[in-house]
Amino acid sequence: MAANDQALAHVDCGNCPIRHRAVCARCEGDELRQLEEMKYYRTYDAGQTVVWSGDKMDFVASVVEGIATLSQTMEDGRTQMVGLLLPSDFVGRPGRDTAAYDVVATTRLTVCCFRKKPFEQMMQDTPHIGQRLLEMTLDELDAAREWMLLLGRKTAREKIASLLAIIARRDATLKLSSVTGRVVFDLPLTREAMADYLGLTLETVSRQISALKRDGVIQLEGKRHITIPDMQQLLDETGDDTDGGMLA
Amino acid sequence: MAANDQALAHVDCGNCPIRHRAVCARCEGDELRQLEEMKYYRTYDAGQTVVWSGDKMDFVASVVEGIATLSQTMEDGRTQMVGLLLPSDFVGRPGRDTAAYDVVATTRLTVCCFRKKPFEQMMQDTPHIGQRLLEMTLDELDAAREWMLLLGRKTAREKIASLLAIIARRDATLKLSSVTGRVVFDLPLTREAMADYLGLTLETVSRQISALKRDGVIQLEGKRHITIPDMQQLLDETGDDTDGGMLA
DNA sequence: GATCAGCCTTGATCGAAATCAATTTCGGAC
DNA sequence: GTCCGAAATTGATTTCGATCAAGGCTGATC
Repeated sequence: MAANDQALAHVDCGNCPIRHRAVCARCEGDELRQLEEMKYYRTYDAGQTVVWSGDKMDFVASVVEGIATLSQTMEDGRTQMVGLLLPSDFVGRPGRDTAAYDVVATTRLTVCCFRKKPFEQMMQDTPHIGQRLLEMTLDELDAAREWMLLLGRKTAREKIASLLAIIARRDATLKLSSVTGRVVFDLPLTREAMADYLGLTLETVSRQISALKRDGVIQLEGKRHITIPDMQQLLDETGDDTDGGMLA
Repeated sequence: MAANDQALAHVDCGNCPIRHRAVCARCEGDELRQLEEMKYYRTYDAGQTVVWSGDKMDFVASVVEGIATLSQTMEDGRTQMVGLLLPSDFVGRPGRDTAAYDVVATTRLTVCCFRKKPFEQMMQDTPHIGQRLLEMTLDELDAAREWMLLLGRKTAREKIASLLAIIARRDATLKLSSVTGRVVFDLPLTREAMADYLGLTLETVSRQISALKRDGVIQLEGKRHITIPDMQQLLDETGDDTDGGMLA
């Protein structure tokens, strides 16, 4: 847990940007006050490791701002990302005291930590935390299964298109814009991180992005700024059922 | 839900073989009686589909006996297994009314179904169901992430070795035997199902099994009966950290 | 005990992505 | 503006697993 853990000024839960989506979403009044008492903020710079797999972890947390990755590494260095943590996502597992994965900040990252013991106690005593966490975990499981289909059966081109579609969709949700027609966003991941997400090498990622650009499916400014002229055209490249078949 | 749903004679929860591991594990007395009232059994033959992705599903269920698979299929027929359901595993998602995946019985299968509405009501009113379901879902998420590493980064040989190790481990748990030294079991999956699990073709599965046999890592009698003379040797082939690094 | 069908194995060939190897581009620091 | 280094691109080649294509078991059915 070596970390650049400069505690932030106390932020009131009432003004919290993830108040309505995070694990605390259903808590009100007294429950919220209880949470305030066990919480503290931490900030990490882009590239910093939040925890290493196997480390003792005496807190659980919500991502408040920024992006982090969950990943697993084999002895010989092969790495697979197994989770992409966005604002409101939950880190850690109640009832387990060592981290099961490496957690790395991809951008500057702010997390709202809860001391583990009181958090677990509260899960026993009040229903709202556990209920919300169950919902979130079921959603993550669905996402993981979608991801398994991608890893096991999609081509490199379909994988890239799928990842771009996922990021575009998330970005649109944050900006409350629609996900049809023209969509513009910045990639929050390096080519290497994309490769670790998709089970590819970074060279293949680069080649496929170039190919999608050549074919007019996407436009690139610099290495990170992406314009999708026609979202439907991108979706057609993902290999997914394009009409409603997707999970909500 | 076209199914061969011959209701079984009522089975008392007290004698249920999965009583202590399923979603009902923490329920006692009154809660158990409530569950008894909303439950009914169903049986499926090997090969039968329990539900199709997209079907309306008015129940959730626990696997009592037998094995089922969860899988996703793309329009062009590529399929990826995303879950392997063993006795005590849970099927369906409270709060969702259509199935997200195809569920197929691999062996003869008995499930204990709960009508969805009363089950959801009970999750609201009592904590034990939700708490247990959260635990189980977190375990499934961990398994899914392990599986993602396998799909994204392991070689065909490592994939096969990993699957055999998983099945051997599960089998040993059921038989309460140890998972060291000599291990013997029957494969519950066809080569094709193994391929869908591992993101391979059935030919590759067959070839890698032959190779492991040739190399003395496994012995085969018929197509399904497997002997692992030395479990450690098999584990060395999985690519995983062999010492303690694994999840519990 | 012959026949058949489903499952599995094995061989030959192909092709997509990995690997190895230079460059090139971009973004930030000065 | 210029310089530097990390990140990205692109090219050449290799490799692993997919695909195409025969056959071979095995156990159920008549």
